[in-house]
Amino acid sequence: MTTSPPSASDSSGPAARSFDLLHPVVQRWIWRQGWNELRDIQDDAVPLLIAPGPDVLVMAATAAGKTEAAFLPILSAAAFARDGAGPPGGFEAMYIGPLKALINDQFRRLDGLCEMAGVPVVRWHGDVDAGRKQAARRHPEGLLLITPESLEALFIRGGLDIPRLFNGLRHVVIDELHAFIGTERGMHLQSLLTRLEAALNRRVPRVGLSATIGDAGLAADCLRPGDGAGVARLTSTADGREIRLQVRTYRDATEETAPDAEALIADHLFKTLRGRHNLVFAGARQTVESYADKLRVLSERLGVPEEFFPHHGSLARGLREQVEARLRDGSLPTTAICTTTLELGIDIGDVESVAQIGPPRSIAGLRQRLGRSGRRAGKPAILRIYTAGPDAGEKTPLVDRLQLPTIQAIAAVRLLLQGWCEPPGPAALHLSTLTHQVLALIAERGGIRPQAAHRLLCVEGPFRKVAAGTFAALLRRLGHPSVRLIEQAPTAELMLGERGERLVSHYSFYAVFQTPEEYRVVTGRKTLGQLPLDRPVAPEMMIIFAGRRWIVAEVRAAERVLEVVPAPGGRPPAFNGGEAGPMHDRLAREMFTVLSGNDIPAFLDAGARDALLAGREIFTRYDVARCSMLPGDKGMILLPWLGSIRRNTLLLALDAEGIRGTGDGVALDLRADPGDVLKALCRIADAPPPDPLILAQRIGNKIQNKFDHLLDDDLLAVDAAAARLETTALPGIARNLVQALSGSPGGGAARHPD
DNA sequence: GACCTGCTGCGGTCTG
Repeated sequence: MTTSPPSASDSSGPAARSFDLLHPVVQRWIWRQGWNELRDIQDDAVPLLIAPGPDVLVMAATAAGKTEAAFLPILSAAAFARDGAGPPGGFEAMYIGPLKALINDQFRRLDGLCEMAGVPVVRWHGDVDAGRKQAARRHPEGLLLITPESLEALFIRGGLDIPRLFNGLRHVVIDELHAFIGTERGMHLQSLLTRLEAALNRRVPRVGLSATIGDAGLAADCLRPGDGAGVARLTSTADGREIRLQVRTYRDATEETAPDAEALIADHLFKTLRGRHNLVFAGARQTVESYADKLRVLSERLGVPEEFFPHHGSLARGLREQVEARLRDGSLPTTAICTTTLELGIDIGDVESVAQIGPPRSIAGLRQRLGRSGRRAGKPAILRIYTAGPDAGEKTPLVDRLQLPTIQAIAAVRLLLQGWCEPPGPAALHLSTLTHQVLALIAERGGIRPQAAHRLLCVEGPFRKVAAGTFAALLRRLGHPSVRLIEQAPTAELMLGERGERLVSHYSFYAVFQTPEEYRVVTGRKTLGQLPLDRPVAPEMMIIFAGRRWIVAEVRAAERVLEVVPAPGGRPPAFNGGEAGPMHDRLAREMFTVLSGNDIPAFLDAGARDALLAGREIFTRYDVARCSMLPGDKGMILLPWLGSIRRNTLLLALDAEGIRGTGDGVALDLRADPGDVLKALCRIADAPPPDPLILAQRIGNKIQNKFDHLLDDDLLAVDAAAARLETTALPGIARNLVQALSGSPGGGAARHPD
């Protein structure tokens, strides 16, 4: 902010002053757009970004002008530099985006402005041809738009060239920052930024562009690990949209001939969404295909043009782009049925409403999805959540009669309305990504001493939860004769071994995530997309893919090709999709609150209201609030109302006590006599919290991330214990359950058993 | 415990 007070004659508000700070060519560009004034976040961002200053977090809904908030001042500064002594050597600003498609969108958006400002703009990702990249490397200048993986490639292929390329860098802009929070890729990005600043030997101001999330502190910490408090936060106040929400529950019919819940939901989607632009989030690819098929059949039956199309990561790029283009173009009514592919900010224009199939597990994801609709001024954001409710008859298992899918949807909406959002797993070490960064750092520098690597990655960089001893064990492992990726020179410097060189020099190394092997699905000469190799397929089988039915004609295993021909009709295979992934404790607790309350939310349809009342009836009749259990088929259902991490920790602790069972959502299905469960819980309650490293031995599938296979059992156990277990609360949780199960006096009031 | 994201340098073939 300016230090001199405005003069007495200056009657203009702050908006005019921000505008005045911009370079005249940028001002001219703004006039040409026909803008009367800057948006609030743009206005706030200009004085902070017109010269290198603090880190800045810009939080606003999609289409609120975040990109311009960052680039109007940043490109003004670049234009001013050209008025003076000329641009400094190297790129002046770097934009990092998570998707190639997003980089292409932003390139189109910024191209005109950059051209007017006389600032070159360079796209750099895997689809950009090598010639352009080489030219940019020879004469680095202006604005660089790049992916994290391509930036890693720059470091590994020419680490010593980094200071020359980024000598004049004034800002780093990170788009869709919220998508990086708490993920392997987010750790990678943070590590790259640390390495960049280390190579330049100075701090470079960071600008984070993020969707509105409940806790801005999370995004700030992600932008500048260790100093989130020092990040200037700009939040758009112009986001007062009307929100219309509904939870709708459909019941599977009891008679064989009647339609099932999925058919009823498809009917409602067809009737409600037809003729407009909508997104339907269906959770799993197979569910997407199943609904796309049902809606296509409904269109054909009525003899109307198709307007419902599938969109997911296994579909060929061309098919996906056709759907995106239809949505963006806007002239033909279009509904995309998708997984998470259309959650991020690829430009798809205005969407009238959003539907969610099945109860959401992630509130952050739900908020992101809701933000896709109602972006035009004066239009509400519309979200419908569809759940299937089992029959409430006496033959249905008790736990199903609690109507947990509907309860979960209601709880999720309540948390959404409260503005809550999941924080990242606080304890995870991310050893796979740390392994990647150790190898990448050695490649970048040619060699580095262990202490320097530790300081850069685990003290200054993002791997701060990794103890010095664990880091040393990781290095020993990478140098072990059976692994031999790194070796140590007599000067103590770490170097890449021959195998390490080979691993790092292959292009598949740059990303910190891996993709499973897949079949290519082909019909005639057209590629429809990919299917995972582990999916059982055989000739004559029927599959649904790209919204249509096919018969597998040939499986060419050696070529990884699946040849299919159109199927005339018949009954498609049944899918059981639904949203998976971790559930936070808070959502599980909110489900308890919903069941033990009396109020009927206004956002329920008749089916959801019936399901809520039916669930509460069982909840009350069996006194679940007090005793935390229901009788099960083969033993008992334990309801501790915990999120995935604590629930799984309890399950493993019970397993260690000889009680076998499985977890299903918030419920533990235990194959044991209630008396034995009580005894086991007593032992857990009376003992100190178990050693997470010992409990982690019971986790079967510890290899999950790209470089986990390089680690030994001990390191895998340390990693799994940190990320997937939480043992400190275990005795207390067990104690409450013991009290509940043994029917303690005075425990009749409904309260969460925490 | 589902889904999504990313990629270099070089040699071969085709087109104008």
